[in-house]
Amino acid sequence: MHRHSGGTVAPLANRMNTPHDILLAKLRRHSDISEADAELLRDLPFRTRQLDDGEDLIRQNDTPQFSAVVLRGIVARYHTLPTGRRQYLSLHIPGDWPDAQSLLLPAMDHSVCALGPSEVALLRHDALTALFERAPPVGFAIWRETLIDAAIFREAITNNSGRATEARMAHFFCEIFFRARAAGLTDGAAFPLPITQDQIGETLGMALVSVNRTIRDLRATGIMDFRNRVLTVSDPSGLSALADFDPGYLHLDTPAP
Amino acid sequence: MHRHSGGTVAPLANRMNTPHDILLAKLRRHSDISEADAELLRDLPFRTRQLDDGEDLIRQNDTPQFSAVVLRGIVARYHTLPTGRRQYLSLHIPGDWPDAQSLLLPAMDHSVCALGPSEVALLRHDALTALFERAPPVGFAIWRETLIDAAIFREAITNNSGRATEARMAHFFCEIFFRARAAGLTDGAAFPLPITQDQIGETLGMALVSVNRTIRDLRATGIMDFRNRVLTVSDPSGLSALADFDPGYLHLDTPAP
DNA sequence: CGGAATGTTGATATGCCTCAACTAAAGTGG
DNA sequence: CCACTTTAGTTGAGGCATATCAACATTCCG
Repeated sequence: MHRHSGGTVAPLANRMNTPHDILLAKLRRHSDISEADAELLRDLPFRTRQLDDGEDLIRQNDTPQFSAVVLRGIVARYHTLPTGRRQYLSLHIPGDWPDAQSLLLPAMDHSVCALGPSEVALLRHDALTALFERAPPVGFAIWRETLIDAAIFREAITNNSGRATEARMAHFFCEIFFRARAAGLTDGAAFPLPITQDQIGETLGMALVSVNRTIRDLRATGIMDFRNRVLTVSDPSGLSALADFDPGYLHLDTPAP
Repeated sequence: MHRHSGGTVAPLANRMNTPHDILLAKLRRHSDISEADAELLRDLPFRTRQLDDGEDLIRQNDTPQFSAVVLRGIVARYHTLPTGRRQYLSLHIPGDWPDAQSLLLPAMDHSVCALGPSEVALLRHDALTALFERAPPVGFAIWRETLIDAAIFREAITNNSGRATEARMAHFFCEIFFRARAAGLTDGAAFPLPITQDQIGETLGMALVSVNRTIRDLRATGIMDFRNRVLTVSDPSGLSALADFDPGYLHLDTPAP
C-alpha cells in the first residue's frame, strides 16, 4: 500500500498494519488523541479473527464480551425479518467498529456478518473500559464514532423512505465510495465491494429485479458502474448531484475537542 | 401523576419535576448512578425554553452550545429533502435527549422541532463535559442513551424498508406507546400524540392518503385507534403481533454496569 | 363566525414487485 | 480438466399496492 523506500519509515509503516493503528488513524480523523493516550491504546490486548464470505461475527441476542474493529474486507449489520428476509443496516470498512455499542448495551439487537472474506480484531470490553478510565479522550473519540454511526443510520432512514429508486441507489454507492475514499481504500475510481444485487435490495428495500434495472440505468449515465463486485465512480460530483448526497452527516471534518 | 399523600414524600415529588430528576429517572432505567453522582448532576445549571407547535428547536448546520432534555410535549428530529418534503427520523418524549449528539459532533446534520406545545431544558455543553470528568458513570449513561437512540434508528430503517404499510404503521404506534408507557406517560390505553397524518406519512415514507386508509384499517381491527391527536392501544400484545414488534431494541431492561 | 388546516373517501395512474425464463459466472466433484 | 451444479445476473410480461388527483367533510383557531 505504501511506496516508501526510506528505511526509517519502515517501522511506522509496519505499525500502521496493527489493529491499534488502523483504529487510531480512524479516530484521529475526527478526534485529537495525544501521543500518551495513543500509547495506552496500543497496549490493548487483542486477537484477530478471519471471516469467510457471509459468515456471522455476532448474532442478534448475543451478549459479547468484546468489540470488533474491521481490519480487512467489509462487514454488515442486519436485522432478520420473520419471513427470513434480511434488512441490511450498514456496511463497515477497515477502521470501523461495527459493534462498539455492545460495550454499553449487553444484548445485540441485530447481527453482524462478513461481505466477502474479512478480518477483524477483537478487543475485550473490560480492557476497553479500563482504557477509558485512564484515557478519557479515547472514550470520547469512540463515543463520537458511535454518534457518526447514528448519523449514518439517520441518513439511511431518509434514503430508503424519501428518495426514488435511482437517487436511493446512487446515494448508497456515493456514501460508501466517499467513506472508502476518506479511509484511503479506493484505487482511483474503483472500490472492491463484494455485495450481491440481492443484498443491495435488502439494504435499500428494493426487489432484486429493480436493483438490476436501476444499476443498468446508473451505468447508462456514465457516472458510475457496479459489476463483478467492483464499484467504479468515474464522476463523484455527478453521482452526488444525482443522489442528493451531502457528506456533512459523515462528519469527516469534525474538529477535535 | 403521583398519588402519594404522605407529607414526607412531597419534597421528592417536587424534585421529580426538575429537569435533572426527569433526566435522572430516565438514565436510571438503564444505568446505575450513585447518589453522589446524582447530586453532581443536580448541580448542573440549566434554562428552560417553551416551544410552540411546529417551532424549531435546532436547525440543520447549527453548532449549538447546549443540549436539550425534553420536559413536556414531544419533539421530533427531521431531515429536509430538496423538494421541501420532510423526513421525520424520531420522536422524543419527556426524559429524552433529542440532541445529545451535539455534545461531540459540532454541526447538526438534521433539525429538531416541536410536535405540539413543548418544553425543554437546555444544558450547556461545557458544564456537561465538566460533569463527565467528575462523574464518569453519568457520561457512560448518556452515551448509553445515545446508543439506544441508534438502535431506534436501526429499527426505523427496517420498519420503513422492510414492512408492509399496515405492519409499518402498527410498529410506529407500538414503539411510541411502549416507550411512553415505560416512561409513565400513558393514561391507561391512551397517549396524547400531537402529530398529523401528513407528518406520520413523512415519518413512515407513505403518502397522506395511504396513512389515512391504514389508520382506518387499524381502527377496524379494534386493537388500536388514533384520532384527535390521541393514540389508544386497547390491545398492546395484539398490536405487537400485528407489527412484528420486539421491544428488545429499546433496551428497557438493560442491566447497569 | 369565517377561514385555514386537517381528515376522509372515491377514482385513476404508475412504479415497483412478482413471476418466469434464460444467460453467465463461479464453485464442485468425477 | 471438463461436466455438472449452484449462484448470480439479466430481460420481458403482467398485476397490484400505493402514489396522485380531486372533491368534500370536519375540526381547529383567531
